[in-house]
Amino acid sequence: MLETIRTELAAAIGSALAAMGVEAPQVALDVPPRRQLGDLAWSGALPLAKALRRAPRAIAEEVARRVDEARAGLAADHPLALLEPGCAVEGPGFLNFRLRRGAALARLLRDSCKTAVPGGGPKCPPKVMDMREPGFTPGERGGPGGVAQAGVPGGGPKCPPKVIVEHTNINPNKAAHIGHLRNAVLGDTLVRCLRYLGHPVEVQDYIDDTGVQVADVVVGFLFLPEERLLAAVAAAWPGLGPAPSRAGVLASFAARAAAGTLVTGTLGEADFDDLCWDLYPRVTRWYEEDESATARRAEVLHAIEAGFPPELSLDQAIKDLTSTDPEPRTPNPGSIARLAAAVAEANVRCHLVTMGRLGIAYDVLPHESDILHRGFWQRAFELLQAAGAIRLESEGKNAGCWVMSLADSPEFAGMADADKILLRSNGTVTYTGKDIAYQLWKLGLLRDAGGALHDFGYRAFAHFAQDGTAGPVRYGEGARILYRTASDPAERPAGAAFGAGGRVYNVIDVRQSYPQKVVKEAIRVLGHPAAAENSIHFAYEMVALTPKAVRRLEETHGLDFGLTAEDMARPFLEMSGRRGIGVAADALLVTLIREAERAIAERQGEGAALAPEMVAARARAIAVGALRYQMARQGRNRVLAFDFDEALAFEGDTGPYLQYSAVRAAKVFEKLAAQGLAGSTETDAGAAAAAAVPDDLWELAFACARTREVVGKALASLEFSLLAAHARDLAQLFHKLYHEHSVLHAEDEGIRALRRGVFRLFGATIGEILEELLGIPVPGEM
RNA sequence: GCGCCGAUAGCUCAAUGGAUAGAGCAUCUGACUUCGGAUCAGACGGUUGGGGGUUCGAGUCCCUCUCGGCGCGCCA
Repeated sequence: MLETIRTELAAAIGSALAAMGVEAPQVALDVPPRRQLGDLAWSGALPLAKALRRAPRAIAEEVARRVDEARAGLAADHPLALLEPGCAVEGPGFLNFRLRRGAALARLLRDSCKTAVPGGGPKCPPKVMDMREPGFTPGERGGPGGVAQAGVPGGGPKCPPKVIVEHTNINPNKAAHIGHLRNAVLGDTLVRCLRYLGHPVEVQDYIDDTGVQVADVVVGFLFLPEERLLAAVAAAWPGLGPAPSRAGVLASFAARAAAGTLVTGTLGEADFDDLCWDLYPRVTRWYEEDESATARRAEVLHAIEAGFPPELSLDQAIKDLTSTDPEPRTPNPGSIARLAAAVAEANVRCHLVTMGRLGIAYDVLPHESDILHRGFWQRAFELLQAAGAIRLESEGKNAGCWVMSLADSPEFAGMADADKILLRSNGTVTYTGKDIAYQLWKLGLLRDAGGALHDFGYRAFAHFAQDGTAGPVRYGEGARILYRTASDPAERPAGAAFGAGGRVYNVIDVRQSYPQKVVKEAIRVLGHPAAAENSIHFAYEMVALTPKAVRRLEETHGLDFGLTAEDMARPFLEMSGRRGIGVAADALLVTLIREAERAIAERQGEGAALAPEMVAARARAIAVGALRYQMARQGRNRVLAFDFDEALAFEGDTGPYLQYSAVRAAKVFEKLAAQGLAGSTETDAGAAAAAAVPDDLWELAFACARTREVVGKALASLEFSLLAAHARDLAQLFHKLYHEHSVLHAEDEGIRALRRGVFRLFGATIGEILEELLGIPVPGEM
């Protein structure tokens, strides 16, 4: 509603300015800082003063007069009829407008009740896009094979092109930590905001299953001195028998995989990814101590890159790897690759469960191994060669490598060495090379010589279900399917169509800005400048640990990270999976849930004890709320120095504060209903239409109306701190009103209906912001 | 060395070039036998790192300096 009024008002001011001789006027409407000044403001008279050679106030006054005249002839149901007649020129030349509060509140109530379907549901037809959101550049879509979503036959309502969001992207070699949590929460919030504004969104989680990181863990299973392997495995896999051995560990791996218990998904118990979390730093330590160890690393890496025959079962592979008949021998590379695939898959499943607990789901898991085996790089290499974007170095330090020259691009000006190696002298592809191929596919630009899309095959990876929009995602049940890529393009289940987005967001740590720029540049030099612009690196700063948090980790886990006094004097310390320094995501969630349970118990008093599953459900919602809000509220380009006390806070500017406001609002309506005073949207809207709405109630109602505007701004700037602050503002205004004005004990029916109407609007709005946009579940009680 | 980011209240952080720079925490003082105190009211707290500049208007843009962080691999 507010957006329509802004658009219309801007148009009216624009034509007034045109009549006053301003060429192509650009009109932007603000919201004044204090509500007493008005609801919408135009500050454009100030910069026009010089050009028009008139005092800004005089300009504002003439605009006001002309806009008034234009509005006089409008129909009663025109959006501008929701503005008070006349407007005020204030300060140095601000033009302030006010809404007709009662009528506007009535409209807001009717609108919110129309759109607010609890649990979301498909938003179709798409909502109108926000005006300030950066527009899509059409790019080179519409060619043969086009973009799946592009065609609405017969020019019906135009459907915006598909947006691809890639996030999470955890190396599948150990448990997720809080840095990955920041990535996933930001990415998921982005997805939610895009969907809220009506964009079709595809969520991808890229799986780097062929890199050294996975190789390192496989080295741990196969070659790390046995007693070290057993020490790492002991906590997660007790009961390996009286004489545990490497063969026993691998046999257990095979048995668990066969039984489907390799990944248990039980929160609070060590899962497979936790085992790897422990194993990985032991391997890196071994590398430092023993030179022969790194040869094992190279051996495993090569085996992984070479892949394995599809008919090789994990069981067979492990039998081969543990065979001592007739004597221990060099393992078959295919068997190593098969084991590596199983290790990566188990870790991926653990990560999915972890993110699922936060209500984060995905559509497809592109695998790096499939990028290699499906020949994505080969095709991208041909395209780069044809475009003259790369060259083979014959001398110098890069001799024998295929490099992309960046010297001609202003983006890379001033660099000592502006060349980026894509293909190494040993013939293997760098990560950036693979990323270029992947990015081309995401943009629908990876095409075979005939023009057909060069695509993956796909197969179902998991089934899942989610309650509402913010509930936990549960795998192994439900009707929704998560796909993974496959290297055989003939594998193509119905409904599995991915890639070829009109815009692509890559949610990646700011430290990868340089390679991301290279990828973008590659898209550009391949002749797709518009697509390059639609390939967006969503950069965010890293999560680090305060020295205090590091100390606490050492104490609670009985570890010694060997940090120097100098390290501990720094403002924050980087996490390091290789050294085992970090806070695992699940461990944090467990701690949060425990703290939430304690807080619930504290507030319970002496009354009847709650059923444990009730407490668990509430505690989970509170833990997720606290965690997600903490990640969302901070600006993205500021280092998040993790501190336990801060993370475990449930009062003040926190997720639970917001949840509490929603719970409170719902409680009011429960109490009203019990006394037959609940009313309805329609009765409240009717009462509001004729009423004089006092300042405090209006402040909250108006803030609710700004939600769509805030989502647009958050999306345009990729700053979800704006959305978090908006939610907090609403909750704050509500809590204040709650204290000052009782609905149940209102002085008379008119006042009650008015307050109830504003509370109703708040309840619908905050519920939508929390669950649909921020992914924060609202518990029934707290 | 070059590049990117940050520096705002004691602490952690907000603030599309716009009107009186806001929250929370911490400290202190209060809150109805009332819809739940994970709340609310109040107090205290600021030369927005320093210096120049642009502008009707600068925390925000430009230049410069200081401090801190991160990038600049045939790692991923």
